[in-house]
Amino acid sequence: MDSFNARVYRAVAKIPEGKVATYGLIAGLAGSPRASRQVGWAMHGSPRGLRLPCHRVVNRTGALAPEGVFGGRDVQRAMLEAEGVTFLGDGRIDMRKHLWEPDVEA
DNA sequence: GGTTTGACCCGTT
DNA sequence: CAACGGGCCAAAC
Repeated sequence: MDSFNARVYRAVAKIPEGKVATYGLIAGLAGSPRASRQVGWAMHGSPRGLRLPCHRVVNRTGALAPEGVFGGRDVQRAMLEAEGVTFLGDGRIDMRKHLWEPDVEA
């Protein structure tokens, strides 16, 4: 699996609990920081067998994906809160604290 | 092999 | 401060 989306799956799977990564960040780990759109598309077409923490992947503003993807924004928010992620009053993630920083990633 | 799309990002109006 | 458009990249049709 040398496909770009394959690397996206692996990068997303590396996201530790209690943290969140932006599409742009995942795209960067995949090899193309500008292919942020591809990241989201890759997850939508990702194999159901894999349990990718797609709920930990959010856009740059910290806003969650549109409804209908996870079954509702509230669902995704609940999953993140259950992992220890804090949210702002606007319904956005506190990127300041939970933005994943891949420094010495394996 | 060309066209369309897509869970985005950034700048401008 | 909110809305609109253009740009990028990679996969599906």
